[in-house]
Amino acid sequence: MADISKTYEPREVEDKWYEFWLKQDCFTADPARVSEKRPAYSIVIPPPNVTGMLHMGHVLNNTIQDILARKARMDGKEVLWLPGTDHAGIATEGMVAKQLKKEEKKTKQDLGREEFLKRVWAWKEKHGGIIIEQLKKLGCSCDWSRERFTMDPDYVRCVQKVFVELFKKGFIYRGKRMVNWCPATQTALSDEEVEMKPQKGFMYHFKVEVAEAPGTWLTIATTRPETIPGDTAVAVNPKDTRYSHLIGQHIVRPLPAELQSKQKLIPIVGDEHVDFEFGTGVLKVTPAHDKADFDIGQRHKLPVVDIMNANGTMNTLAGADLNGLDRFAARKVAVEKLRELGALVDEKPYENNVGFSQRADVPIEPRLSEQWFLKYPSVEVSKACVAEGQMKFHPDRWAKVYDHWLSNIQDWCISRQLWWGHRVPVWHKRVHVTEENWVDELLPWGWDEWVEGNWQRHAVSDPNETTFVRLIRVSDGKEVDPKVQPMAPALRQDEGEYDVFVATLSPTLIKNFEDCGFTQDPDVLDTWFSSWLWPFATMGWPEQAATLRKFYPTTDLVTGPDIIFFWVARMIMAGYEFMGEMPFRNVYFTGIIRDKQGRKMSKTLGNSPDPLELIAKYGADALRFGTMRSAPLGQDVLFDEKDVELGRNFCTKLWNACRFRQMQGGETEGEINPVLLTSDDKWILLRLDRAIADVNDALASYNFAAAVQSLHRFFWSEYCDWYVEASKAVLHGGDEARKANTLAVMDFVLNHTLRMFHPLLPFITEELWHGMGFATDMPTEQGGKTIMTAHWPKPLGDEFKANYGLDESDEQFANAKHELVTLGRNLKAQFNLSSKRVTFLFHPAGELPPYELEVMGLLLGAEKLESDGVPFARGTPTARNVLGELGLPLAGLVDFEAERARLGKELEKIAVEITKVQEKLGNPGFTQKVPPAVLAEHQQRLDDWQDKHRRLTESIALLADS
RNA sequence: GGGCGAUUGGCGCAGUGGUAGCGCAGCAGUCUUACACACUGUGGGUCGCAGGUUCGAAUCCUGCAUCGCCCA
Repeated sequence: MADISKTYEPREVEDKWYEFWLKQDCFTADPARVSEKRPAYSIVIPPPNVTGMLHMGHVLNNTIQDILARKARMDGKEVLWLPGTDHAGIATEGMVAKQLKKEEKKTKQDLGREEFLKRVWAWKEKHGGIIIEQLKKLGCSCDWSRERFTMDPDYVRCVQKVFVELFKKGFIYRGKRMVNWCPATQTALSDEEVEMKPQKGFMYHFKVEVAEAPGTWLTIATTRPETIPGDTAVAVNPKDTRYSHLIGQHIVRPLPAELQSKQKLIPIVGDEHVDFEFGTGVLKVTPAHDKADFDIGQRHKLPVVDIMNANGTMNTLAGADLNGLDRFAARKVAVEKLRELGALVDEKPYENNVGFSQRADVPIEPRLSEQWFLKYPSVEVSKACVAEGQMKFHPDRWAKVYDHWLSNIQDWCISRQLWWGHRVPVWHKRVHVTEENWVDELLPWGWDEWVEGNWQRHAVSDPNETTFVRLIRVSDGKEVDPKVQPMAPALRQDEGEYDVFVATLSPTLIKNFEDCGFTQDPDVLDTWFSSWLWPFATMGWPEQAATLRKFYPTTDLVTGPDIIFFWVARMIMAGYEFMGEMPFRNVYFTGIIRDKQGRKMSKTLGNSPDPLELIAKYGADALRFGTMRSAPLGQDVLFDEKDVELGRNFCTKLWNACRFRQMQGGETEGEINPVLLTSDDKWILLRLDRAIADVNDALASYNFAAAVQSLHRFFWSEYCDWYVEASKAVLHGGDEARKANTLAVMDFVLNHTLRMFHPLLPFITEELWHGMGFATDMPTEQGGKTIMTAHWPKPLGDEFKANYGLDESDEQFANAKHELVTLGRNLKAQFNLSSKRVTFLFHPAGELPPYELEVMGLLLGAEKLESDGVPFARGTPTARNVLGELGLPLAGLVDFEAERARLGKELEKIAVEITKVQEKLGNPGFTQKVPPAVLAEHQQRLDDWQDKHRRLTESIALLADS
C-alpha cells in the first residue's frame, strides 16, 4: 500500500497524471471499438478563437464537457471529445495588422495579400496553440490526435465544397444590398455581429423651405445631420393632413452649403411607413446611409448618394465643409453650418439605440455594397427537430428563442472584406458581348462545353468536385438561366454586359479560367461560415470515414446562449443540409460568467481572473469544483474567487479523509461481513446509496451544480462529520474483526466516492485511486490502470440492501442518535464547555447496546457517559429525544433561574408548533379532504411535539423544587 | 413595442401544493493525535407587491412593480 503524503500538492499531481493519460492514450477515440455493447458518445468542442486566451467562460464550458466525457467513459462508452480552434477572421487579422503597424510601421496593403497571409500563419504557428495548452492544464480529456483548425487544408476544402454546392443550389447569391458596414475593420458584417446599444446624443430640428411655396417651412428632426448632403427626398405620411398637400413639391436641402439652391432641390414623397408621431412627422430620406431610407428610396426610385468613404470619413459629395472629416466630427460641423444658415431650430439631448460592431465596438454604418448572401437551407426541418423534441435544449426555454429566430430569419451576408479566412471560391469576369466578339469572348473558356454540360461539370479526377457557372445580366441584375435559354444565340441577340461567375474547386479549371481573364473574388467568408460545418467537417466529411460514421450525430453540445444564432442554429441547418441528420441530440446552454457583482467579465473592467493563475494558486480540481458548484442550472454564474478557495478546501478534505483511512492500516478493500455491521455502517451505506441516486438524477438532467452539491453534502456532512467520527469508536478499540469490517466499509464508500468525483476532480481522484490501492489487482476496464476506466457507481440495489440488512429503521435510528448528540453538544456550548471533556448522565428510553453508548460518548466529546440509572440532581440541564434523556451534571454551577428561562423558551416554541398542528387537525375541511398519508403524518407530528412537551415540562418541574 | 428569465435570511442559491432549506459571510468557543484549507455551537427569512383558486400556496392562476437578457 502506497503512502499518501501529508498535504495535497496539486501541481505535481496534475502534471504527472495528465502526462500519464496522454501516454496511455486514454483520450483517443477508436471507432473500431464502437459496438452495441459499447455505444459511441461524442462531443465537439465549441472551437475557441485561435488568438484567444483561456477565460472563465472557457473554464465553465470545458469543465462541463469534460465531466460529460469522463462520465460517459466510466459508463462504458467509446468517447470522442473532438477539440480544435477557429481562425477568427476579424480578430486575428486585426491582431496581426496591429503588430505589423507597431513593429514595422506598415499596413497590410504595404505587404500585399500573399506576404500578409504568411505573417498571419507565422503568428498562428507561434501563438495559436496557447489556448489548447491551457485546456490541458484544466484537465480536459479531448482527443488531441483529432485536433482541427478551421483553416486546415481539409477543412478549407469542406468550406469551399459547401460554398459551391449552395451556389449551385441557388442558396448563395451576389447582391447589392444595404449591409452593416464596420468602418473600423472596413468589412461588411452579418446582422448577428451588430449589437444594439443605447447612445446619448442629440435630436436636431432644422427647417427647410418648400420651393413651390416660398414662406412655407417644414421642420425635420434628425440625429444625423451630417448625412443631409446625402438626402434625396423628404417623406411624409400621405395620411398626415399637416403635410399631405405638399407631396410632389420640393424642398431645398440646406447642405452642402456651397451648392446653389436649385442643385439641392429634393422631392417631398408620401410613404405610409413614416410615423406621424416621430419627430415632426417629416422624415429626411438618406437612401445610402439608412436601411429604412434605402427601402423608401427603392419604392420611390430615389437616387442613392453615398457621401462617405469606407473608413467612415466623408467624401467630396458631402460638400467642402465636411469632406475628409470623420463622421462624428462631420456631425458637429454640420450642426454649426445649419446654425450659420439659420436653419437650426432646436437641439435637445436624445437617447436612441445605435448598432455597434461587436468586434471593433464602433457604430456600424449602413452601407450599400455588393456582397455574397446565403439564403439559409434546411430551415423547416431545423425548426421542427427542436419544436418536436428530437433535439433537446437544456434548459428548454432556449427552444423558444431558437424558434423565434428561425421564424424571422434574414439572408446571411457571408462575405467579408478581409484577407485572413476562406477565400470565396468564385472566379469572375464581366464580358461585353456583341455580335462581333462573342466567339472570342465566350469560346476560349469553354462556353460550348458548359452549355452541353447543363452548366455543371464534374472534374475527371474527382466526381465530387462540381463546378458551377452563373450568368447575371448587368443591366437589370437578373440571372440568365442557361437551362432555359439556348445560350450563345441568345447572347448574340442580347448584346450587352454580363457577369460570369464560376464557382469551382478544380485547380485545372481555375487555371483555365484565369488564363481567360477571370479573377478570383477578393473577399473571404465569415468565420461562422466555416464553424457551422464543425460537427462533420472535423470528422473527415465529405469522406464517409469511420469516425464520421460512428460518431455523427454527436451526443451533446455545450455552449453559451450568446452564440445560439451565430453557431448552434446554423450548425443544425448545415447538419441537415449536408449530412441529412441533426448534428447533436442535446444542447446544454451554460450561463454567462459574471463577477460577483453581476457584471460581465471584461478586459477593460479588469474583473476577469486568469484561470491559469487560479490553477497555479489552488489547483485545477479546485477551480473546476468552485466553478461548477456555483453554476446554477441555466442561470448566469456569479463568479467569486472564494468559490475556488472552497474547491481547494474540499480537495484538502478529500485528501485528509483518505489519509485518515490510510493511517489505520489493514487490508485494502476487505470483505464486508454483514453480521458485524454497526448501525453507523448501515447508515453511511444507505446515505451512499442515496447520494449515488441523487447524483445520477442530477447528471441525467444536466443539473451539474445539484450533482456537485449532493456529493459535497454526502462526503463532508455525512461521511466525514458523522461516520468517520463514529468509526473511531471501533478503530480505537481492540476488536480486530470489527476494526477490519469498519475499514472495509470505509474503503467501499471511498472507492465509490472517488469514482463519482472523478469527472469533476480528475486529478486528485486519480492520485487517491492509486494511493489508496484501489487500482491494485483490478482489471483495466474496472480501473486497474486508471480511475478513468473504472465503472460509474450504480445505486446499491435491493439485493445488496437485503444482503447487508440495510433498511429505513437504520436511518431513523442514526438520525435520532445524531439529533441527541447535537442536543448534548448544545448543552455543553451553553455552559461554555464545548472544548472540555465532561461527564454526561444518560437515561435511555429503551435498551441500547454498549457500542451505541460508546459512540454517543465519543461524538459528545464526553469524558464519560453514565447510563447506570444515576438520577439527575436538581437543576441539572438536560436534553431529550426519543432515545432518552441526557443530563449535564454541573454541581454548584447552575443558575436555576437562567436554566428555567432557557427551558421555558424552548417550551414556548414547542407549544406554538402544537397549536399549529392542532389547528389543522381541528379543521374538518382538512381532515375530510386530505390524503390519508398526509393526515397520518400530521397526527404523528402532533404526537412527537406533545411528547417533547411532556418531557420538557417534567424537567422544568424538577427544576422548580427538590 | 414583443419575448424570455429573475425576485426566498447580509450575499449566492435550492426548494413546483402538505413542519422554509443549503453554502458563504456573521457571532461564540476550540490547535479535541485525518484536516485551523479544520472542528463544535448559534442568531438571522410574514419567500417582491396585490388579488384569486384550495382544507392548505414560496410553489398554481391573474394583475402590478423592480432588475436582467434577447429581439424589433
